Amino acid sequence: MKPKLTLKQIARELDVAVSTVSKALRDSDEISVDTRQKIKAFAKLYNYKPNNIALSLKNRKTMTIGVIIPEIIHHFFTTVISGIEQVANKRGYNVIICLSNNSFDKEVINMEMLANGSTDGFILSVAKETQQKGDYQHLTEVINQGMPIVLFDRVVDEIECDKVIINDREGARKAVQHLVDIGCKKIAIITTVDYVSVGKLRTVGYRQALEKNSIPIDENLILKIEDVENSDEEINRFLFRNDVDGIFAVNEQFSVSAIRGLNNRGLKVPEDVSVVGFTNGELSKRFIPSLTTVSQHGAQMGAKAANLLIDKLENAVAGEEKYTTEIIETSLIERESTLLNLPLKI
Amino acid sequence: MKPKLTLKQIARELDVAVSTVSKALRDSDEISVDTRQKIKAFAKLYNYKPNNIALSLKNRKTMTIGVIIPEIIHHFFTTVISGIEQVANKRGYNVIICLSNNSFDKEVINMEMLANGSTDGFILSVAKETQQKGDYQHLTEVINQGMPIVLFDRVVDEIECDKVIINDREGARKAVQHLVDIGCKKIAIITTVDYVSVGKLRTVGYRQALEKNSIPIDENLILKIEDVENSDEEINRFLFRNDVDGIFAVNEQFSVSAIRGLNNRGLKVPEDVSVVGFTNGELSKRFIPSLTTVSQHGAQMGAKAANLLIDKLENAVAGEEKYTTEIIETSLIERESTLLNLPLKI
DNA sequence: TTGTATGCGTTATCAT
DNA sequence: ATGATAACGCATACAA
Repeated sequence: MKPKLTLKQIARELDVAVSTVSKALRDSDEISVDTRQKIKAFAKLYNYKPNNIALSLKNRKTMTIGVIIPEIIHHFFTTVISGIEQVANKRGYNVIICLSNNSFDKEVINMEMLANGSTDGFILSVAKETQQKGDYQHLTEVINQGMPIVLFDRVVDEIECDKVIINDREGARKAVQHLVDIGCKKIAIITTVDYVSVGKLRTVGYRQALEKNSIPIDENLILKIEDVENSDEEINRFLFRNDVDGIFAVNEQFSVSAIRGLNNRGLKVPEDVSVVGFTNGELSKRFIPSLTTVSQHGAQMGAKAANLLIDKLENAVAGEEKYTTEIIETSLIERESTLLNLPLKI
Repeated sequence: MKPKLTLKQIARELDVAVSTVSKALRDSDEISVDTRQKIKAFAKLYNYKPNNIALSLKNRKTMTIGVIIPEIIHHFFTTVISGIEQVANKRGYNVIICLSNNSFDKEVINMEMLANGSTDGFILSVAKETQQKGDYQHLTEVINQGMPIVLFDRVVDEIECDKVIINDREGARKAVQHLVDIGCKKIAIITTVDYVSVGKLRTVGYRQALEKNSIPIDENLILKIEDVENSDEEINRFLFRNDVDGIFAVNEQFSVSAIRGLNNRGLKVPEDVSVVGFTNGELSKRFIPSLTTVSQHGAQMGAKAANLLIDKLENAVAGEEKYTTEIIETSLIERESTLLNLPLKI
């Protein structure tokens, strides 16, 4: 067990000054070719690696970006992360991920921890609880300290910073339009409570699509799930008391619950009812029937967010005070759950 | 934009020495109650938070543990992470997560980055590619530097360190036994290639269960998936050329592909064929039919791993040289996919 | 009770 | 061409 080589040790070993070693390793031409070679050989041999902590302290830059997401279960977030990582790594940054588990407190704690020197900036999607609470002090504080933040997906309007959002409204509109196009007349939406920004927007898209097609909006067909834990039962009851021929669900879980609810009532998807979901994850791809769904292009979103953040980090001096909001368009992926009269297959 | 308060600034502002501030904030009784109060009030007012980087450098301890996992898509890993976080946070540690995406190179890079000062120790599940390659230098190197490592799930025998593993063999045995118990005679296994340690062990369990029940092993009924990308087709072909009444699949994806393959052949689950999977994730819970599956108790596994690691970190002086291998037992969760002659419901 | 000095590992500046 | 020194932010042993 050799306790990690430092410049000082190399210096002592080779009987030169620490600064000489430092320069030599960085290939400074202040140092003679001879000693440079000698030092580099030694360092290589004993596998010297500079201590990142010391570097961070010195440079007041960590070259890492912190990502805080509400939950990792949603496949969507994993795709965003890979988009972030791809860009970040290419541009020389590392990524560290923290989970808020949709808890306000955990979000605050994680941010404070990372903000105290561990990170140069943040990419984050705010926790459900935070949106509900409407308390964004931890965000403003970090911004005031000069750390750039990029919000994605679950953004908050009150905060001035770069943002990357899905065009949720339009995605929902497209989804519902598709249901209309294949002949659905009584289209329900299963959505979240309004304080979840994306749920609200998707509900707006639903209304717009119906209006555009002159289909009267029946408020009974709008189900807002409050308690996700018991969403199954709620959806089941909802489907027993309403007759529908099309369902738009704002996430994978709700889609699947809906299909099960319909089955319980003896209805089949897509023969009796068509279903469109949101988020193109494992569940949508593999379910039987596979789900027609709105794909959010998470990787693209992550890439965009990372680029925005790093741009800000590297132009900190030039000090652009302008913030942009990038909008990622969705695309509808048609699968079995809206396929009428066709044999089921992959 | 105020650029982050430091001890030095507080000292200047209050016209005292830096060390006085430092001591006051740590409530040292070397400092008079008066000044202590004054300094603490000031710090509180301007929201002083010590710089973690500086602390790490000083203490040569980061109080964070690095977690490296192959992929985040598997629900299993997310449960492990939450187990790790729970314990780590309780014991005062932070967690940072990196993904190897099953790539050897990325695993090495991530480890090197984190090992250079960012972390006190590692919890990791090795990448598929790493297991295939059999190159574990990056692990031994980190261990040699005195950083403790805890391996979980996909472990490697050649490395001496603490380990937490699922009892994969026994879990598989239980799964297959269940199939036998409900009357299956021709039981297939859909598994991974042998270099994936857990796949191999689950295959062993399959064989043991059959032997124990005096069911002859038909090698044709053992399907080892090499190329996960095209596993759907492979499984489909497999099911067309073999008649089975029970299937044990070593992960959620394979289970679901199998069910689809059976459907393609006009066979129903569970009426015609029973299916048991591994990993109690979203897919298993929500699929129709819901899947009987081997639950791996990921959170428990993560908690155990974190405790082992932190124990090592905090007893570093006492220097125990003993390594333990904890075995997490699985439990079988029975759901619709092995439920005969019963109406389907949640 | 308070302040000074030193060091954690690095690099940049300024000697020699 | 090489070396000494200061600084990043903090904690601590020691001096006053």
